[in-house]
Amino acid sequence: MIRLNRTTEYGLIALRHMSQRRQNITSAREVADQYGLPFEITAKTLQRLRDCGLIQSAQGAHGGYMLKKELEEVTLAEFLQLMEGPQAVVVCAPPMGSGHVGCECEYKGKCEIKGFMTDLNTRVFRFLSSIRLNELGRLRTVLAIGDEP
Amino acid sequence: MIRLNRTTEYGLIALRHMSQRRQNITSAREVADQYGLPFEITAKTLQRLRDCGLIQSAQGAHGGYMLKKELEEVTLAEFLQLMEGPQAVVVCAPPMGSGHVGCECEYKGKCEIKGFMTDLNTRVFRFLSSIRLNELGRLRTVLAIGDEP
DNA sequence: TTTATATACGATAATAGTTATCGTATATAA
DNA sequence: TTATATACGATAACTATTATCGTATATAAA
Repeated sequence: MIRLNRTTEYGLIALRHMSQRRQNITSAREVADQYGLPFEITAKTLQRLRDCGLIQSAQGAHGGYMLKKELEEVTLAEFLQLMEGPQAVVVCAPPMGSGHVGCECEYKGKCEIKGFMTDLNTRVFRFLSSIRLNELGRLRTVLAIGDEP
Repeated sequence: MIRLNRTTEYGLIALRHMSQRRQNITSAREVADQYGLPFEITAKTLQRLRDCGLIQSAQGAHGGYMLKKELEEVTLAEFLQLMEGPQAVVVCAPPMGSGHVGCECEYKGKCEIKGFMTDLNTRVFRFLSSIRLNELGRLRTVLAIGDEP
């Protein structure tokens, strides 16, 4: 159930990499080499990040990618939706954050489960919205209520 | 990323159905008919729930399934792991709740992202552990801290 | 102008995972 | 004996993800 896809995961790695070398431009080759990722997929991932407006690209010989948005402006929920499209925990609930409250329930009759499904969806969305990308690499210091000391 | 699989979703529906008619035995046919689910898959789902120890079965003409565990004893995290196997948010983190703290990181060199990945994994696991199956259908009344009134 | 390096991107192949179907066996109440 | 129900392996169908390939375009530097 709970699993980032490869592109999302590589995207996180790339974003963090870039956040640590502000000013400097990064290339797909550099990211791929540094973390041992397949070049082709890393390149696609960076293009995807660019399409999402998270980074900007420069073509040509000394081209590459640079961060465009502050990572603290982006929540994990937003990031996932950008990278993987609208997310819904269950078939019978509308995608997280879509604003739809109505249930597109395909189940017959009065499916009392839908209240649970919709709320679960909402809770997951809020949870993911509570995490910002700038927490990458320093999350231990900002663990939320409920974590042991 | 965040999506229950069909069996898990049907399993939740079936469990809730059964929790509402304690004492009474339920059949795969009954659940399938009531919610408009395909019979074959509903049957497999109930067998799966039985394998997980959540319900018990009785074969024969007046056979069927009955709840075995109190739903409030089961967290969503446990349920997901029973139904879908060990869960990990990312490739480079050990499955949630596995007790492993070490990172099975496949990425080259010092992948500083792994701290984030492992913590994200932990946070997701704790989030899912905070929800119990008995909240099915009455979740609105128990929404956690952070939700609007 | 040429060369090397880099992104851009569509097409598609390969793989994996999920979901659905089928056939047959077994148990039991009536 | 019959009707009803679970048990379950095998596998087909479908979907989504992941990987690969080929070609185009942009640009700095020689």
